[in-house]
Amino acid sequence: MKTEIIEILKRSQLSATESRAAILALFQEAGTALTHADIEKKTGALFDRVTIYRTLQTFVEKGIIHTIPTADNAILYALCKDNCSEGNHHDNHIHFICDNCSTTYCLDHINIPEIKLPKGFFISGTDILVNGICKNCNDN
Amino acid sequence: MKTEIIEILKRSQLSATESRAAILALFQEAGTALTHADIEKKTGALFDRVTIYRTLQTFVEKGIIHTIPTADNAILYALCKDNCSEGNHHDNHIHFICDNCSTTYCLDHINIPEIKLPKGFFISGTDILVNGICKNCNDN
DNA sequence: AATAGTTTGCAACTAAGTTGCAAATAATTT
DNA sequence: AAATTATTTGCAACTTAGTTGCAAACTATT
Ligand SMILES: [Zn+2]
Ligand SMILES: [Zn+2]
Ligand SMILES: [Zn+2]
Ligand SMILES: [Zn+2]
Repeated sequence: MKTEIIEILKRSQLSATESRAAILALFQEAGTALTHADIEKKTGALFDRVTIYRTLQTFVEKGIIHTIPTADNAILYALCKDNCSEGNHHDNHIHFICDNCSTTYCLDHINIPEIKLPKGFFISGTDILVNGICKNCNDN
Repeated sequence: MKTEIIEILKRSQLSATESRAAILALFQEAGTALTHADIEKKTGALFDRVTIYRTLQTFVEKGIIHTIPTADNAILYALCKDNCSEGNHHDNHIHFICDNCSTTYCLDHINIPEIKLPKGFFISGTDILVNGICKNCNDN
């Protein structure tokens, strides 16, 4: 278990267990968003699927990862890069999903455009999902 | 069965059946987005849930309704107002979900802002989900 | 009215997600 | 470092969501 990962877990008042460390490491290595199924595949029979569900839930609560809504209705999870904390997410960024390889990126450094609503509507948050071809798929 | 509804079904080369007419009428009355569960509740025991699944799927294919991705992962469906056709949707509009009443609106007349992506990424479509308080909930 | 084509409901199934609880593991105290 | 306490895990059982095959019912066509 890497010290860096133990640090992150401790900072969120979570005990450093094998499963949490392994799943957190997976996110760091991937650098992109993952589904529950992705994680189940990559960890093989190491952990029970219930443990994966509970770990993801805990990570979302603690502000370690955030969820991404998708058109095909599979929940995606990605590392929070801003300093999110317990019950206080501020991952206000655009998400990009590649039509070709399905990889999902958090575009942290792109500005969210301002959106004007009709009279009577008040805005509290915005989720922007962009589809297209990613950097990687374009290179080939 | 209203003639207007039969018209819409015929135009999409669908036979005018009780269930299709009733479900289409529901969408017209609601004016907002509905989930599979909403429809199941509103139609009571009139139709089998399998029929509802199949009807929604058919309507999406034929360009009568479109799906809306949501943060909490429930698939929402809403009437297409643009002239969508079989396999060719162009419902390029913002979706608004009320934090208070959960009603979901298609904001057809609001412009989609242009989004600039990092080098190497190419855009093919955009889904914008806005959360906040709706017109209706503000009036009270 | 008869026929051909399509849609529906049922039953059975697969997949996704949740819950309770005892055993195992991690953190804290002595 | 061992014992105690608190937290987490895995299993089994369950609920909910969605799919598939097929015979019966319905719609459209002749
Ligand atoms: Zn790609
Ligand atoms: Zn993100
Ligand atoms: Zn409202
Ligand atoms: Zn819409």
